[in-house]
Amino acid sequence: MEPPSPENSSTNRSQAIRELTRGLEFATELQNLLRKPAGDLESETAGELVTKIMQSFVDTISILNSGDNHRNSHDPAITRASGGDPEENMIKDSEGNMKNPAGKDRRRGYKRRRSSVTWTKITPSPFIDDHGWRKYGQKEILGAKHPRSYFRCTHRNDQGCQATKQVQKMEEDPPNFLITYMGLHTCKDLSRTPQIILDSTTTQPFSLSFDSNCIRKRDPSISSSSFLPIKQEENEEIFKDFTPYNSSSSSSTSEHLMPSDLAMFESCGPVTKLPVMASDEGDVFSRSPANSYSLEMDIKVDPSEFDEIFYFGEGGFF
DNA sequence: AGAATTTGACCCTT
DNA sequence: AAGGGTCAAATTCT
Repeated sequence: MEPPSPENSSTNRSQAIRELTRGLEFATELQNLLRKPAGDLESETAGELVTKIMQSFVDTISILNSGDNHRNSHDPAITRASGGDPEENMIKDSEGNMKNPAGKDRRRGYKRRRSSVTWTKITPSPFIDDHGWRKYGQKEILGAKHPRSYFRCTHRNDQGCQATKQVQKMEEDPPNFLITYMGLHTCKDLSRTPQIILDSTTTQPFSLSFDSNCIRKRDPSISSSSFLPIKQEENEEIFKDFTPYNSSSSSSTSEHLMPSDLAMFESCGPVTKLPVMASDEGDVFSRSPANSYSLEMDIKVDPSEFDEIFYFGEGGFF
């Protein structure tokens, strides 16, 4: 056996991700085929199996990518700001002065993740989805009229969930928001009331979404509920132009609240394309546009009730 | 008091 | 170097 060189390891990993992604696509196609005989219990069982397969793929991809992040953490070039002599963590400004604000050791372990999976959607109601989010930043974006808000999963600390999302207000009237989800939820929100969607057969016997979150959500051991309390931090802040602390005096958000069944689609909408996988190599999933073809699904959603648009891929909107 | 948000600085990517 | 994403202290809310 050859000792795996870093390059080989990286290549193998890329290939693994590529193959897994293909497998996910195939499983998805199969799932679509299995859906055709509606009401067939056997096919539903098979469908559940396919869902599990897909979940397995998604998890593996996620693991591979997170593993890469972990590996990066050992890269001296990346971790130069962590550990070691505190003096080394200081940065010299243009005048050669040490910068280390208030003597505080910030940016320990700073790393910008290249999320493994990203997808975007446009929605007038950017609140409610199947996870709790905590805002961790806001930034003015060049050319954008409104600041962009950054959210991460509330289970980042306790479960290490790396999912994040960005919310960018695009239009004022009518209000439209571009939401970019990045990374897969690895958390299991136990605080959520487990609910079984008894009437799911009337619409979707099983998940058709390529959204990994949705796939996970179909796991009955976790929860398929979208009825969790809407985090105030998010829903109100969106409609307050990202100023949640002033929200208590207003009731304007309530008129935008969606019914919980639509909330399902808020987090698990009519996905029409595979999420574009990205890696830190950047080219892993860009091999061929034909491979990211749309695997259309016959989502039974009344268009009049659903006015959100999903885009998959990175930075493909602007 | 604990949790969530704000905000400016830091640092990565292009 | 600019723009954008993340960190973390300070601030605010519950």
